[in-house]
This record gives sequence, structure tokens and C-alpha cells, in this order.
Amino acid sequence: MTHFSGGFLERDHDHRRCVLEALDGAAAICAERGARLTKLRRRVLELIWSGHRPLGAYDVLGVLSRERRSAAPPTVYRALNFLLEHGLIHRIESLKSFVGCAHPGVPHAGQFLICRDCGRAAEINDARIDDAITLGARRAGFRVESRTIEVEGSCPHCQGKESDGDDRPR
Amino acid sequence: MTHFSGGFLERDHDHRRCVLEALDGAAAICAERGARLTKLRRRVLELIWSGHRPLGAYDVLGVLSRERRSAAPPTVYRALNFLLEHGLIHRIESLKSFVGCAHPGVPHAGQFLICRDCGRAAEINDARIDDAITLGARRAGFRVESRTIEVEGSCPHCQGKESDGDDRPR
DNA sequence: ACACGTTATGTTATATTATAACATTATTGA
DNA sequence: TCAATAATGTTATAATATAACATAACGTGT
Repeated sequence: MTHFSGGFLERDHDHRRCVLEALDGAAAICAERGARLTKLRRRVLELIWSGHRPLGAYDVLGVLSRERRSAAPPTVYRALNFLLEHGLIHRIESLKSFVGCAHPGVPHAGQFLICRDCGRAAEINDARIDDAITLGARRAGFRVESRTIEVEGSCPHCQGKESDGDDRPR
Repeated sequence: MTHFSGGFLERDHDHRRCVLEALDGAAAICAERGARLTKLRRRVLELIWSGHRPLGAYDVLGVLSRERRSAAPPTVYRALNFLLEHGLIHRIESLKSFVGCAHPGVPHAGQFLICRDCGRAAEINDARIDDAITLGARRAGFRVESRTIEVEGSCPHCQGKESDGDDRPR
């Protein structure tokens, strides 16, 4: 379990800890399942966790290709697919990018708050949202199998700064 | 207003009526706003409405290019962007595709139920879902600007058929 | 340690989705 | 009708993602 429960962390939180916990957690989950968290997959997971900001596959590739000259798109997509299958990362559809899972090992639909100013994403897990969706779907006679919930707006840190000039890395 | 309120329509509903109402509604909205629903845009909207199934840009292009030899990707994307800007269609992120808006003219976030068996999508508009999200976001100090809600599962028509062999067009 | 089957990675090519940039045509409104 | 604006045509390319097959690494039973 990570040391936070949901929502946006402070800008100055100890991020190394996030990364280490994510990597250790992933290792534990993979060990338990007999899945192989290879160096490559571990490194990709680490890159995804380099910030709380969703990263595109080609962003990952950009970094990776400086480290191993064999890196190519399939290298990255295969690692990402492995991580997705094991619930270690989520894909943010609306950004075509990937972010570390805050609650790996526990089956769940990710619910994401994505800041338009700073690009950071927070995973929340609000049972009331799931319930409302399940009920809404049931009203239409629909049986839910998976959910995509991605909310854009502005995070607590970016509100009040009245976004002149943003915070995003380029 | 369309003649249905949300959810999956019967397979044998009068679909021409859906299309005609969508086109007429779009014309009315554009007229009101001084926006130009050109023949091309109207045709693209009609194609999107050809089913209650989200259609990819290149699906639209495939049909369009048999009708006008000048059709190219920008032709389609420009029309789609116009239709999106005016709230006449929605983009389904998880499918990279586009579907007619069931409630054009009324600002709203689309909430979609997407059937994995038959590929049809239904737009619902459940205030409880919006409320749950707004509340969940507020708990994290997040100000919501837009929502992406896409639920996959099986629609009433496909349940009970125990999907051996599916229903999708290829 | 060895051989074997399996899984992961390397490598090349290509598919799919989307936009940039500039030319031409159509429409609007003075 | 002229000029300004908006829409479409056209060519090229960017960005995201997968197919297909070759090689290497790993894990297991002996």
C-alpha cells in the first residue's frame, strides 16, 4: 500500500518514496503471481512513476532509447501491456498516456482527476461514483464490465494561481 | 429533442427517424448560432448517425471517399471537429471514435454505455453520476471542468445470448 | 551442467489515428 | 462587384500502436 490514500499530493512530498513503494509493491505482486518483473519492465514502471503525471509511450521510449540502443516501440508497448495486465499502471484514454496505479493488486476501476494546468493526475476510488454508475447502468438494463472515468479540471495547487503561464514541462 | 430519453433502443426501432431528427436538430442549432452546417458536415453527421455505434474517422472517410474523390483525412477531421465544437457528436475516447449526441444544444458531459458484444453505445445522462463525481472531486479539492465517462459491458439485447459469435459488423 | 520448452526481447516493417501547412474555392457582407 | 472570411482541397507528415518473425534469456526436469 502506498502512503497516500487518494487525491493530489503536496508538491514537495517525498516522491522517491512513491517510486520505491510502487516498485517494491510491484515486485511483491509479481512474485506472488509468478509473473516476471524484468529489468526492462521495472525500468518502464519506474519511468511511469517518475511523476504523478501521465506519460505517453513515446515519452517513455525517448528516455529508454538513451539507455539501451535496442529500444523501439514494441519494447515499450510490451512492457506497458504487461504492467496494465497486472494492474500496475492505468491507461488514461483521454490523454493517450499511462500513469502508475495507486492501488495495485486490488482489482478496481481507476477514477482519475487530471489537472489541465499542471498535467498531474490523481487516482481516487470513490465507491459512490461506482455505485452511481452501476445504478445508472442498471436503469438502462446494462451490465457493467469496466469503467473509464476521467475528470479534467484544476487541482488544488493550481486553483487560485489563475493560470497565467502554466506549470507543465515541455 | 429526440424521441428517446436514454438507454438502448430496440433493434427494430425506426432508425430513419433518429437520423432525421438528428439532422433537423443540428440544422436548427446551427441556424440559431449562425454556424454553417454545410453539405459536407451534414453528410458526416449523417454517417455518424448511420447507427448507434461509434464510428472511427477513417470509417467515415471510407464511405465519404466513394462519394467525393477529394475526401482526405483533414476533410473528415475538420467536419468532426466542427460537429464536436457544436455539441452535435461526442468522441468516445476508449474507442477512438465518434457517436451522435443524443441531446444536442444542451451543454452536458456525455455518459456512455458501450456494449462489447454488438458495439452499440447509449448515451445516458444521470445527474446522480455527475453529482457523485462532483462530490468525489471536491473531496480532493479538485474543480471539475469536464468529464469522460465510458462504461463497457453488455447491453440488454446482448445479455442472455451468451455471446457465442458476436453481432458486430466487420 | 545440459537440453528443452517457454517467455522475453530485438528488429524491421507497417497499420491506425490525427494534424500541419499552404492552395483553392465558396460565401458573406460592405 | 470587391474584399474579407470561412470552408474545402491537397500534399505531406506527426503521433500512436501493432504485426511478424528472429534471437536471446530463463526456468524446469534430468
